[in-house]
Amino acid sequence: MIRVLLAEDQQMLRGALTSLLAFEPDIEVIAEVADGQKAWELIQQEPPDICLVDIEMPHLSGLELAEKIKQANLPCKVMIVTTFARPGYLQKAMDCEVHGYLLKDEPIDYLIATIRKIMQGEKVVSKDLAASLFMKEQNPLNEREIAVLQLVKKGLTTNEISKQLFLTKGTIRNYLSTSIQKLQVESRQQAAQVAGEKGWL
Amino acid sequence: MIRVLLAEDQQMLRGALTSLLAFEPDIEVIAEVADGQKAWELIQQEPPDICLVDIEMPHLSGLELAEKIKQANLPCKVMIVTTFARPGYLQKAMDCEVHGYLLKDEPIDYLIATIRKIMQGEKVVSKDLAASLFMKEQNPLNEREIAVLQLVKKGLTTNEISKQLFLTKGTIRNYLSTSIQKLQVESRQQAAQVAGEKGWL
DNA sequence: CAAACTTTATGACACCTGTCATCAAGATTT
DNA sequence: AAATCTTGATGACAGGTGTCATAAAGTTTG
Repeated sequence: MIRVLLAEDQQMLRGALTSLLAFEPDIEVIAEVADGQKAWELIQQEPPDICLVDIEMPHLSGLELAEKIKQANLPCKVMIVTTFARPGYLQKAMDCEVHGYLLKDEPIDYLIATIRKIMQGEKVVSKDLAASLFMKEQNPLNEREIAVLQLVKKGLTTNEISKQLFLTKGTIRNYLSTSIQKLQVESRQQAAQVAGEKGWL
Repeated sequence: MIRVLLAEDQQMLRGALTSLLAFEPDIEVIAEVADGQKAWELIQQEPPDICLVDIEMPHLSGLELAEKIKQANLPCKVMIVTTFARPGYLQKAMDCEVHGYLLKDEPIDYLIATIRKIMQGEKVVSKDLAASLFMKEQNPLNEREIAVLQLVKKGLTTNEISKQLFLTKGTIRNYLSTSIQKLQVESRQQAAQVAGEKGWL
């Protein structure tokens, strides 16, 4: 019997999955929760065989949860189930050594099949995404540019950034200028956004 | 027998709902589609009793679809099923005279119960949202400000906007200035965003 | 060692942005 | 008719933004 914990914040999908998984003779949903924090508490008490986790959840994201599970070295597989095909997410998931990464755009049968495959030791990634693991563009930004863009993403102004990094206003603007050109966008906001989506921050 | 058409772009949820609705003896899913355009074509050919439609879908949004159905005066109820509690969406849905507006954060049983209620002529809105229909703030923007913000949302610059509206650069900036103050935000982008979310554009 | 590169800083330039005070023409109210 | 309101325009100001050329200091490479 495969014991599953389901962490997904959207009640309708969560309920539906639970109902449908219940029909599988070899699968048992031992818990379903709506946020990462709750999931983490349950997993520590009594680890399931596999956790299906959404990424965007309140309190603790699916990726953070995966990270914790990895660090605590719990005997529990992790499978990400998300809407988002962002390379950044996929990258982070790989860093956390998750066992599967599935898009919500796959049919349920595939989800179920994937659960079984993972329990047999395989690693599974949604087809469309598999390619992007190889084709991953490498980060054109240098350390300083990354640091600056991280602060831009938080909404800081040129001045605030310059204070935080102990650099001059002008220097910050130079880094932003080069970042903008490297990423082929038109403003610092856009730069921060695309760099974020690609997992470069 | 209640004949249902399901328009939802996320395959996993769509499949799950179809499977679960199939268990209800008085409900039949006659078609399931992944985008609004496809839904519209099918509905014209042979209208179902009720359409469950997501809002954010490719090609034709759920709200646009509702609009078309209303204008064509088809004998077909419309029920919005969405993640988003944005007052703007709800407002537009009401303008399209949809018969139900449900959040994906409701359980499936409620969804099913709602389908039956709607078929009996009731109108249903998710509990959390019902209040916001009464408490709706009124739009503080005037016509011109709205026109300008709509163009900002599309990403146009001050200059482009001024040409489109046959006004001066300066005038545009004045309208933006007042909009920004009325909405208590700090930039044209933010102004366009919050106005959009509230359904004022 | 000298040449070449990297990192950081500076100042100048053109342009955009939000605010404000003011103005003028037209419409509405008193 | 006079006072007031509305709509749009204008110019000025402070500040932000992106670009560029240039420079000093330190590091790496040939």
